[in-house]
Amino acid sequence: MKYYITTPIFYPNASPHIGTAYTTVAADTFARYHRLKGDDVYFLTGTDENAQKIVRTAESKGLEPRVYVDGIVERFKALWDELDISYDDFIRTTEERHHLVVQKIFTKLYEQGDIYKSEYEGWYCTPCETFWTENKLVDGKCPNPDCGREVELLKEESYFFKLSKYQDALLQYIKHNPDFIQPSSRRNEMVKFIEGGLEDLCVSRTTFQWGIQVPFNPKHVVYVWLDALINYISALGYPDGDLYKRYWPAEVHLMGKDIVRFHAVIWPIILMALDIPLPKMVYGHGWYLSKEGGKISKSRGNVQDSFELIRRYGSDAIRYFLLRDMQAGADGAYSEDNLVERLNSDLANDLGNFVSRSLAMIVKYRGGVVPKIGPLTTLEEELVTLSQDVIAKLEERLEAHDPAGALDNLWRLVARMNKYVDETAPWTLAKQEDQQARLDTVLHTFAEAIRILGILCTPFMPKLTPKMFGQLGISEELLLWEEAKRWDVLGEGIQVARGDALFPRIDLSQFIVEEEKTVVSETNGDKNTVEAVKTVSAEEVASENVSEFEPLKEEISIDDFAKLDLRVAKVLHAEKVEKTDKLLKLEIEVAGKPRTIVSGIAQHYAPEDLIGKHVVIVANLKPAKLRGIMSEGMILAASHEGVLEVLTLDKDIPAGARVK
RNA sequence: CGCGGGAUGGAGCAGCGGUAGCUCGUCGGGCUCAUAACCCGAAGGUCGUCGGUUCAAAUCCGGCUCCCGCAACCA
Repeated sequence: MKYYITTPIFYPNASPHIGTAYTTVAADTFARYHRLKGDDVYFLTGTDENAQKIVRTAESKGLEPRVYVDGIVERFKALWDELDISYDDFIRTTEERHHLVVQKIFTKLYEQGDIYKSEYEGWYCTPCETFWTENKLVDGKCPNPDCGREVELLKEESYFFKLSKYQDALLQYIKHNPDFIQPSSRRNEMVKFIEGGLEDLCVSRTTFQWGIQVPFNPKHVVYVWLDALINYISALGYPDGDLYKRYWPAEVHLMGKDIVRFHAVIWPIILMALDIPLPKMVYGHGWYLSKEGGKISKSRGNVQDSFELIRRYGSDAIRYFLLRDMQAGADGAYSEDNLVERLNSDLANDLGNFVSRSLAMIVKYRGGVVPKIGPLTTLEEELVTLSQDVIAKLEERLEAHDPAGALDNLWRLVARMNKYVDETAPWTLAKQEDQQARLDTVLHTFAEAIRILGILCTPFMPKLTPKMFGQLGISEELLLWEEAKRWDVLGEGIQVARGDALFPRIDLSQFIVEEEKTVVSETNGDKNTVEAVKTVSAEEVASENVSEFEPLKEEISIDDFAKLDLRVAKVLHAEKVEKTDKLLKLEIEVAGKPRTIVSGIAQHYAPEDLIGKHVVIVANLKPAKLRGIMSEGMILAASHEGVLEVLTLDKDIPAGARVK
């Protein structure tokens, strides 16, 4: 069986965080599982680099886009290495092999009439990255109610892809292939979306050059989704490549729920238009969200940087947590307390301690040599039965892309083994002359269990298995999925080599102390692999720390500043704007005249708190419509890390006074 | 009425028509091989609320309340 699995190509405009790591770790787990089963696996990941935002971000850092992107890509690859991601290929959409395929497909779609050129005078709103038709503009400005900014008239021609033409075919396909979009809740969402009607997709731009040229019209650059999605086949060498013939269609495209729409609508339509098979499944998992209300403070040891988390807990532990704690399809709440609890309980206490106590007894009672097995009792037979059930369910959960369910199941066996230790009480057997054969059987069973657990853990925690096999003293040649289904693999005479604890218990309170030390000795630089990786991107790290505050803007002259008319204003009345979360409508008085200002501070101030206050406003800002209300000015406020405070005056300066 | 998801013992979750379950935490006990780990037992839930369908409802249907995500939204 062949098995082709992909992650999305990630947007390299920031460092990978815990959420992007989840997708990739999950995909890796499925890939490893299938390899262990002997399937012909191909696992693709990569980066999506042809975006206008990349250029902007690079420019803001004073870098060539290419140089900037190369740096970020290195950081992604470094993280994937740290997390033992066993991808077979890493595609970058800036690579020639990708460009050529996209161009070929673009041309083909154009020639067959699925892509057409449309000319119009487009009004482009740069912040919204959206074109508007003239009749949609409000007062000549961006009709986006929360934007309302000036738009530029671009006499631009664009190519469009006829999504609408394939709408019904896609709906039919989804109905006849219920597994195509998973989980089913996402499918329902997509069906409703498609039924709402698809608009043709703009697939080219002339407003920037970074990207893939439209081959028959070099003014145009292929725009976002048509470019990005094709990576799944360009990486295989579509249309003639051996890999393409061998692996397409993909068994599964794995991704976060936010981009399911594109994979479940645009991508299948592209494939339909090309008359090539659709992927068998598009699976959208949930997201890790920071725990609501839970303060993330460094003194509590909360660290979000992925590299830092790996340094602290180890990549296997992080993988385990990610995979175990997010329920299939749903969102998970991330907190470091959850993480530590999970690691201590499952990995240290249950699994690690089982291995530790088992090997300790083999050492203590049999000089470290696994004894030969004797007659079995119902206890051992129960283990066999249970393990068969566990493995069957484990396979089922993995096939269903549910790592949390899979691990939940696997831990039934771990728990059962700890119970078995208690039931058999080898320490008692050891004292009884006539129980030595029984003790041999029990100790041998421990060894088999360690071997089996080692195999079953491999897809989830690849570093763990070699350690377990090493401590048990067996070769990794035995590392095959099918071997986990037998309890009679080990012979006698295997010399165990008890080592360090597989997962030491973690005392979260220690990190507070440790962190203070780290801060002090920062400049000395510890020697460890993660640290080395960080050096590669030291610049990135540095700039990120700084960017907690926005970068300073370019210098202006006093004349520029003089254009601003800042005034003291008195708040006469305030009320929430209906049906919005963030907007307050304020009636204020400036120099004896009332005016209305709409301000996005409703989440920080109750209306009554503001009444009577003297605040500072930009008095000569061009009025703009917000949610249908004309706002005549802007209230000054400072904000940082979610806290916002309006500038108020504490002495009695009258409304209308100039601020400078 | 923009779209979608959710409300289950102290916490986090599973169950999705037929004695309410898991992990953590709490309390009591056991064991001493082990990473102060492990094993057993107990307390703790009228499964958000109101109504309906059914012999039977966390589980299906409808109303309501509250949360969350997307969208919207910081002049």
